[in-house]
Parts: sequence; structure tokens; C-alpha cells
Amino acid sequence: MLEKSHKHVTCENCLSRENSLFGSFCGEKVDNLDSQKSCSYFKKNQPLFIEGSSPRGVYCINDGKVKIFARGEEGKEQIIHLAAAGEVVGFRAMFSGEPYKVSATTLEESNICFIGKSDFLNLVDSNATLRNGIMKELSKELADRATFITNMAQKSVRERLAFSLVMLQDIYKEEMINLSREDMANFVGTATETLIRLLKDFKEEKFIATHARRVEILDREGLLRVAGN
Amino acid sequence: MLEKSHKHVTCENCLSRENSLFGSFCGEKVDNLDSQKSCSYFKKNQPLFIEGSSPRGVYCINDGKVKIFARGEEGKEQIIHLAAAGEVVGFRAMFSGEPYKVSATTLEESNICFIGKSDFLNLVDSNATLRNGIMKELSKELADRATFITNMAQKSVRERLAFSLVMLQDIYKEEMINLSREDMANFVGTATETLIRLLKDFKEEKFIATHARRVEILDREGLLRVAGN
DNA sequence: TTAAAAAAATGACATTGATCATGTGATTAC
DNA sequence: GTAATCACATGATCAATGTCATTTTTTTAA
Repeated sequence: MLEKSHKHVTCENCLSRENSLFGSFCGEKVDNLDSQKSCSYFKKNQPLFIEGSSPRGVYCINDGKVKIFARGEEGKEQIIHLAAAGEVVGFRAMFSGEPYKVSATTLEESNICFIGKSDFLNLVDSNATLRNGIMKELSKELADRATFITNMAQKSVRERLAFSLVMLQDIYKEEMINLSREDMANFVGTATETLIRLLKDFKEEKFIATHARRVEILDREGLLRVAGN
Repeated sequence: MLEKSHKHVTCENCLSRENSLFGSFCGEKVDNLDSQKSCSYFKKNQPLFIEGSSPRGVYCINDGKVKIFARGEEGKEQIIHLAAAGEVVGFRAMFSGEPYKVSATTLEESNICFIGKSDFLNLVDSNATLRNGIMKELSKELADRATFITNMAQKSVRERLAFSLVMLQDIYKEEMINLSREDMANFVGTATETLIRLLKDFKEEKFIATHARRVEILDREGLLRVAGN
């Protein structure tokens, strides 16, 4: 596995920056950003921030994956969003002026840069392109969540799992999906046992294959058909 | 019932404006806003915009209520948000640059003002307070939807209905809740029959009373207890 | 390498809540 | 005023899915 802990990252040659909120930055803006950020290595299952605490800044994922989740009453996690390289997480609560309503934890070892609250807010104030990018991002995510809610309310677990697997493939790209069954269940919104049973069904129906915990998508179209999308 | 069709509304003395996104406006800004808006009367169940169409501007509710909903596969509505006087609806899609992913329809007769896309975007560009208000609003709503998703995934219909009734009371204030059983079911995310049965249970347990279709909350605390919040 | 712990998998069972059928009451249109 | 339509309500049924118990496999740590 990639040894992420020794990577040295500058914003200038950060590949993840290209598609990120900071993708429009160039020249001295990049240098400026680089001087404001601090970069650190996160182990698997290490929290970036937790529900109830106050935001201190934003996290820009250079490499790795992060789950954003809320906790229901009995403490059960509901994963709201999975963030991959290039995504900036944690800025929503900074605008709302309230403590975090969700938590963020790494799903694998990750390199993640941090930008302090005031630096970030100054950037937003002084850069219209960044600002528009953020408004666009917030709006898109709002639309995504409307779909999420509708799926949750109207689709069966089987349909939601099929859809989730396709989404997961988009996040994991060429890699195989590598999530614990519990996390997967918390993403789909079901019990772990139910999730495992349905994965088995999908395996028998040749939609997927499993290699230990890793899941390989064999028939994306088929899954989309099951999902009814 | 109030005869809303003949109201004449100016932004200056619009009570709903106070708590709205435009609450910070004063002096010529208000006059300016007033000259840009057009105000119209909407009948009950009249659409403001529908899923798939492109945003032409934003709608500011002076009086009345609006449901924001998505449609699932078989066309079943899922109500994502209920908007009351003072709320501005329809601006999210304007920032995302995509067609509406949701629809908006009045729930009762309403007075609603319209501000065209370019006028609104100019306002946003030139007014930092408005902009911050919008970012705050978007972020808060994002957090609300995380809770919504978690409730959907982890709570029983009974718990969700209890919680929904409390939310509805906050929207209807001193008035009684006046929603069709179908709309209520589409808000809670259940079948109409199930909703009706549970309302009956709550009636027997003295949490609510019904007057024809109207629902009166008798025991808000009790409902919150049932909801587990 | 092996023991211990954690995660995954399977089975049995109970329960929720959706669906379909039907009836009753309220509102609308002519 | 009456028919027709729509919303509300209730009953019966059953599949989907959650829960609890147990076993097997995988991972971790000594």
C-alpha cells in the first residue's frame, strides 16, 4: 500500500487541487494558499472533526477518503456523504455559525491539508470565483440530498444498495470498493445483516464479485436497472 | 378566509421581509428591490416551478405556504421542505447552473413576489450581507437535510410523524395544521393509510385533536418524547 | 505463529408498514 | 339538489427488513 505518511505536498503541484474549489487559483494565489495551509497525515479511522464542536477551519483532501456522518439517537451512524481526493470538507458549518452537526472520519490512511478559519474566510471574501464555486457546490449538494431523502423514503433496501454501489464505484474509480460492511450499511441506511445478505444476492446474480471485503462491480448497468434509475 | 388576491404589497412595509434574506435591506435598497419585484396572487395547489425546468428567478413568499418536493420513480412526491411567509424559494438552482431538481407548489392561497434571475444575481454580487445570508441559509439547510436523512433511515414512521407534527406546528404557528393526509404522508415519507392510522393512535393518546382535516397539537412535549428528540 | 479480537456471514424469528379492497364522508360541478 | 368525484378511513394480508443468537472467517497483536 502507498506510504502516504512521507509525502510532501505543495499546492502548486497538487493534482487534487485541479478539480477542487481551488482549481481556479494560479500564480501568487497558489503560493499564498500554500503558505496558509498545513498538511498532515491521517491514519485510518481518525476523526477530522466531530459533531457538536466548533469549526476551526477547512480540510482539503489531497489523498484518501473521508466519511461524513450524523449519529441517530442510539448512536448509530448515518453516512451522509463520502468525500475523496480534491474535496474540501468542513466549510459548511463555518458559514452557518453553528457547531458541526456532522462528524468526519478518514476511511483509509489519508493526506489532508488544513486551512484556518480566518484565512479561509478571507480567501472567500476576496475571491469571487472561489465564492461562486462554493455557492455552486452548496446548491448542488442540497439537490443531491433531496434525491437522497427521496430514495430513502421510497426505495427498497435492495434498490438503494444497487444505487449506492454505483455511487461507490464513482468514488473508488478503478480501485475496488473497500468499505466495512457496517459503513456500507450505514451509507445505505440499513442493518449490517441485511446488507450482507443483499450483497450475497448480488453476487449470485453476477452484478458484483467480492475479494475478501473488497467489492468489484461486474455489471454497472445491471445495478442501475435494479436501482430503477 | 383572508382574501389575498387584492392585497397590495410593497417591500417597504412587507412584514415578511423582516426575517427574510432581505431583512438587512434599508433605504434605497428596499426601493430598488421593490421596483424589481413583481407580486402575484397564487391559488391553492398552483406550481411556482417544476422539476426539470430552468430557473428564471426567485420567489419571495409574502403570505401563504409552499411545498418543495421531489418525485420518486413512480411519481410519488417526497416533500423535502415546507416554506412559509418570509422565505425565499428557488434560488438554489440558480447557483448550481442546473435545472430544478425539485418542484414548488402552493399549499394554500398565497401572495408571492418574483425577482428575475439577473436582478437577483446582481443583488447578490453587489451586496455582501445578502451573500453571507445566503451562504448561511444554504449551510443551515444542508445540516437540516443531514438530520432529515438520518431520521428517515433510523426512525420508525411513528417517531417521524411525531417529529413532523412538531415541525408542522412551528410552520403553522397559532393556526392549526392544515395539510391533506397525502401531503402529510409525503412529508413523513410513508403511505397515506399508515399515516391516517398513526394520526388516529395519536388522537387516542391525546397528543393531538382533529377538526375535519385540521390537526391541533395538544401535547407538544409528549410528541417530542415519542419522536425521541 | 499463534492467540485473541474484530468483522463477516448465516439462521430463526418477530415486527413494521406497504398494498389492495372496500366503505364512508365531504366537496365540487352541473 | 343530486350525481360524481375526491379525500378520509378501516380491514385483511403479507413481504421486506430489523433483531438476536451463533458460527465462521479475517485481521491484529503479542
